[in-house]
Amino acid sequence: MAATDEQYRPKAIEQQAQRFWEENDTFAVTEDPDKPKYYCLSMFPYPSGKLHMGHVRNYTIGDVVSRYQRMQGKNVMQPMGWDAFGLPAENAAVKNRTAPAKWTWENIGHMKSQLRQLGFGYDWHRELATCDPDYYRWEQWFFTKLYEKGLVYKKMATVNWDPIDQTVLANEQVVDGRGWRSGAVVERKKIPQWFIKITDYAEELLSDLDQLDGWPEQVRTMQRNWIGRSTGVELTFQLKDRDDALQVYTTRPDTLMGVTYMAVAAEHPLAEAAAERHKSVANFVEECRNSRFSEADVATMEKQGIETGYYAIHPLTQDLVPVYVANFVLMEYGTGALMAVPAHDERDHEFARKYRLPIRQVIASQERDELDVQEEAFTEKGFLVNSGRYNGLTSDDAFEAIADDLEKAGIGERQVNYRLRDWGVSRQRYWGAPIPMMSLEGGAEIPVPADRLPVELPTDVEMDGVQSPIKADPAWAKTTIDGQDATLETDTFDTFMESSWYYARFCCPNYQDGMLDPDAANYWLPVDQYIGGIEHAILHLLYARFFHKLMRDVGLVDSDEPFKRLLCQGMVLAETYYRDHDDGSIEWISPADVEVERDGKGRILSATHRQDGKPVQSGGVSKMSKSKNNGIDPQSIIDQYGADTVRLFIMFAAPPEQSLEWSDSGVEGAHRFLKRLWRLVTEHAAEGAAGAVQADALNDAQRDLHRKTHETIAKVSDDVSRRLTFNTAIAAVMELLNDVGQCPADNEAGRSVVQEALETAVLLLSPIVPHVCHHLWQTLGHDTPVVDARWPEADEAAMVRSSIEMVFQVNGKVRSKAQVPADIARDDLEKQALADENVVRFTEGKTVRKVIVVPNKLVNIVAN
RNA sequence: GCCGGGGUGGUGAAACUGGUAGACACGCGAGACUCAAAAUCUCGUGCUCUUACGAGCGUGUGGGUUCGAGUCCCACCCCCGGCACCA
Repeated sequence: MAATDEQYRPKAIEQQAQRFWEENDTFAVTEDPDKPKYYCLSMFPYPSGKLHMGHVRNYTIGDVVSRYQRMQGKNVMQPMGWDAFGLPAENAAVKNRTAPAKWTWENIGHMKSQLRQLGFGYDWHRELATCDPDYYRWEQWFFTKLYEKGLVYKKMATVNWDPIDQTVLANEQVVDGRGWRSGAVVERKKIPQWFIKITDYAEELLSDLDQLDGWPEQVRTMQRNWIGRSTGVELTFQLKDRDDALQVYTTRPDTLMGVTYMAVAAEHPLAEAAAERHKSVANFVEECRNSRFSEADVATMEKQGIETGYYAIHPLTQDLVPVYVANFVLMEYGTGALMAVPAHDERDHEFARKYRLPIRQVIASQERDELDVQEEAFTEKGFLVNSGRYNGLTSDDAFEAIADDLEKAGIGERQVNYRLRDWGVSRQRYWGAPIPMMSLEGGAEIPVPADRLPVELPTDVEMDGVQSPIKADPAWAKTTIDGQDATLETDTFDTFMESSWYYARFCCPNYQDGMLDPDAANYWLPVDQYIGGIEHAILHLLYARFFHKLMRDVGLVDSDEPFKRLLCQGMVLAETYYRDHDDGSIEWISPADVEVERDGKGRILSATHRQDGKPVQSGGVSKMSKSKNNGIDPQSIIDQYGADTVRLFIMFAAPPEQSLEWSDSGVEGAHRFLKRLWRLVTEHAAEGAAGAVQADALNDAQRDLHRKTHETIAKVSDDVSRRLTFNTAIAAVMELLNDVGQCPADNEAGRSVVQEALETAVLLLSPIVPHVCHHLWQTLGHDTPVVDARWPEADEAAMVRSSIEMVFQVNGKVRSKAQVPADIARDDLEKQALADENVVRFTEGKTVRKVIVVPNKLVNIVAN
């Protein structure tokens, strides 16, 4: 038996399968109106150098979905490309004395070969890189279109400024308030920047979330909260002894009578006016200028403020309330000023306590009588007290009454507000798409005309680590238009710009006559299944939805939303190990270098370094990262076990949305399963072909396997298509193969059900482990490749059971189990349950109060 | 701080619509094969008590709803993601 000697050799069969797909151009697709289309997209990677496990997980999920849909007879497009602009290229360029473009293209080459080794079924004819002028020229064109439509404007906005390096820093380059390279205390600086009016689409971005029923509810909730629609009132507080007034927005006009002070941002004109009069205010404003300003920083820092010396006049009572400058009020939000109601707002309360400002209760609770707002803010709605003629009204009625009165008096009006702010797209960096604007000598700014696009980024540059090469070289920006001298914009786009429309460009990546070929785009779009990390749940997905609507309104696409179904996969984690050194530093040790010793129950006893045999500390499980040195290189696993083992392990270890913990022994288990599959198939095939299953010729054991096969098809089909729980799909096939091992194949009928089970297993596993299944499908006697096979269908007749197991409970506790006929009458079932020996033990001497029957599952007898 | 998610055996997990908690795997233990080891195969494996039949306990903590709660409700603890210039 020569065939059974053949071992499972992943390297050879994986290369064979990959060569087959490549030679046959298996995954190339074009628009085909006769077939249902399926567009499956995984978030494209930043080409950082090599693939990490997060990529492998993301792309395996996408590949499994794609191959499954192909087996459903769909015209499947699965493209891949490169999110090639970004900060790491600049950092690497400085470190390695190379140009960002060269570094990026080399990384792309290497990562592409790794993707091929993993056997992903991409249509490589559609590959694109966002740093390619053929790509970003259309983004530049689109920006000028938006400019013409009035959706682009320029305004002053705050950046992190490094006063030593004289450069703008990204948030991640600011460490503990200092520049990461210079160590200088970072300042806030205002510079002119370009913005796109995403707020014009806030309402649609919010309401269309309701149609996205293929998205996880949590992502839709996060986007709703991010957009943050609120209804409230904008009102005016006159200032005492000044001509100007304070504009504030509040969502709780019902608390208006509880205002005891006002607060303005440090950049507010009133704060600046106060700074001119009082040295102490000037000092405070200066302090605020250097404090951090991310939302998280502002929310967690200590609330501080100082009196301006000005007073606002309460619009209803005419009382005077002091105006403070406060570090938690931001000029970027709303009007840069707020009315403070410490009794009914936690932040206002904290501030009032600190500066001993009065706290006046104006809302009482319907449910709780004892409320001490001096101790704690009461932020819920209720009914009004201490509010003159509004007393007794509910919060909702008072909202309307007070809003009406303010509107009548002409000092306020109802307003819908959004938390969402316009999208600042200017970056003061080199490695990005140049913003296609130019300024004329008089200062006027105009878009670069379409026939002069792209504004190309020079790639043959040297990086000094401080200034962008196109800013350092004044000649680059120098140009003329209509005989006038002009200067090109030297800022580049936020890289979220490129990733906001790549999914559409994949439909027509080589189209030269425009940003999109509407025929191709409308055939493929929207994306049927989009897969990527949960960390993109808000920003990337919101910007891409926004871009889609912009492209729709320019006439490039017909649909309203880009992604029909969304799957957010969890992170990949691994054990961490470290050693403390005498100088207080921590050395992180790669799990690959650690030997773990376990006790009889598998608990970790000790961990030692493979090289020196000395102990290391366990640091728990955390996200694979450079900083903790716990990344597992996919390449080394592919080299050792093959791509199919990596794919299988990663799909089996956890459901896709959950975090996944790397485990060497789990990988070995996955490999063992593939060897077992290999052995079962090759041993069976060595005996020659088996006939088709004759359902009426089967004995009990054979009928059980036949039924199991079809139950497995039903289970796996549901898991892969609806639930996207590949781990349970794999477990179901494992169960089937365990049963194959138990079923004797010593006659024709036995061999036929085994053949059916093995063919089914290979078909069901082929999207997950395509290489080994490509080979085994041939072994089972098929001439056409498994990639072109149809997904099997469950036969209802094969799944019928004559008897089922019922659970008998007494007072909710399982006391017995019994096989009963599948069509048993309820009366007979109750009788059998009540007569059961062990049930009687627990019901003896008690009165049966109730019998609950859950069909096909259990009988619960309530007795006392 | 705010928004979102999670917590189940020694480990990764399963339990999909309120109905048998722990499928499937890893690890561990026993056995078979072997001169031996590896590989492979078979059996066992939540904890405690019990010769056994079986019983008690058990899904982060505390409470509640229900005939029945991992699943629903309330409060709390811990971990993770996002917070607008990392992508």
